[in-house]
Amino acid sequence: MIKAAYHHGDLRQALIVGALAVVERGGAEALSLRDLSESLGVSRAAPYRHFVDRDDLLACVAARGFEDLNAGYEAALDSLGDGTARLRMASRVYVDFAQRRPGLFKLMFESELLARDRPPDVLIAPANRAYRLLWRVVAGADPAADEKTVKARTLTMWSTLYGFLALDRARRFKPFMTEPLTHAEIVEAVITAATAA
Amino acid sequence: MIKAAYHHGDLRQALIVGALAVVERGGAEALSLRDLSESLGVSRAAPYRHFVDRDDLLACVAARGFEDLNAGYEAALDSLGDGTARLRMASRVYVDFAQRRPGLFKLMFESELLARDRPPDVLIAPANRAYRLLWRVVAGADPAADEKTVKARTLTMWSTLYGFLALDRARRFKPFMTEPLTHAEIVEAVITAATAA
DNA sequence: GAACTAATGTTGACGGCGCTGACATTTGCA
DNA sequence: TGCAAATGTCAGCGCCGTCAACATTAGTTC
Repeated sequence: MIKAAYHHGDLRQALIVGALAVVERGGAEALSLRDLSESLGVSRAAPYRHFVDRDDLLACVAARGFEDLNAGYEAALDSLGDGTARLRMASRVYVDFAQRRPGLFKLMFESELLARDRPPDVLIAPANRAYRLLWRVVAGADPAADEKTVKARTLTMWSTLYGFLALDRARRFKPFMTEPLTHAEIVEAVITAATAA
Repeated sequence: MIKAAYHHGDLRQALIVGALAVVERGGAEALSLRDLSESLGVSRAAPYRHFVDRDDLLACVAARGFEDLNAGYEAALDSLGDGTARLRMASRVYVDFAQRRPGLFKLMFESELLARDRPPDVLIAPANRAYRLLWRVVAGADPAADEKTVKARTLTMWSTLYGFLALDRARRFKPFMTEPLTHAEIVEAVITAATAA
């Protein structure tokens, strides 16, 4: 005798997974708690038993995103080749992540969540870990560089990659995407420019 | 005998100016048509006599932003010094604009308005003009460069500057802003990296 | 196994939002 | 003067996040 369970089972995880799927494509604005609840067969107030508010759920989604990105960085750090090759590989990890999961990328790097005086607890550790991994990749490409140089290089490299990805996603390069420059060529040129010492 | 005028006088302009003031600081999300209408002493439905919807008003605001930015680019192009100096000056114009009017900058370069198949009419001309002016500044810094090179340089320079500004505004550089690197030093380093051939 | 408590889900409601259709007032032209 | 177009108001729709009050279930303890 099958009947609809009053309790969901693991609503908290289901909410994160569902929200992740929505956010990955459409970004944070695409997430409606009411729609999500309905799609999980649960009432609209149910999420508030597991998250204090919408931002709390979004923070958990962003944390997942950072964890995935960090796994990619770690793979790049463990890869064969010299430091420069690992730097290029880490760049590709970042670019691929942004292009495969644009909405999640936007949530992680454009939202106000991490800009607050006191960022959400769940987000602090994975976000800081991402910073440190990136730092380590850059430092590994030139072991002789001092701290100041590594900082500056990390900053400009990250800025170049991120700026390209964000502007590209917002289709601001439309006027530049004509011949004789293909999109793939542009991606390569940007990675090269970003990873140049 | 003074009485409240039924007609506002120039509601369209007042709406653009008011929206601009809100957006400059808080970005597009901060704009509430209802609040704006009330602050202008007009009913909630009045804006719809002048704009088809909220995005239409935002497009007009963004167009103003591009016009102001373009005026800055033109000043840089007309300035004394060689092409490289003008390139640095244009970079500073961009950086200053982003830092003085962060919400407007965000609307212009992060919103979906220009990513549509058919962007709003009011936005097309000023946005394209901004691209062309930037292009001209980059080309002027190295008259010998061919089209492909100028394109690639424009792209990477813009990416680096924009990426830095966006990440900085979202406070993603907090871990890097400690000693021995001050914020002003970082801005200079980024402009130098961006304008390097 | 009964009883109690904490965890989890539901319902109804509130205020805010963008937007619309029906109606009111004013302006400007014929 | 009269009439149409421009411009404003009002009531209301459906969407949203959120909350208080209540219902149901799970887990623990005697």
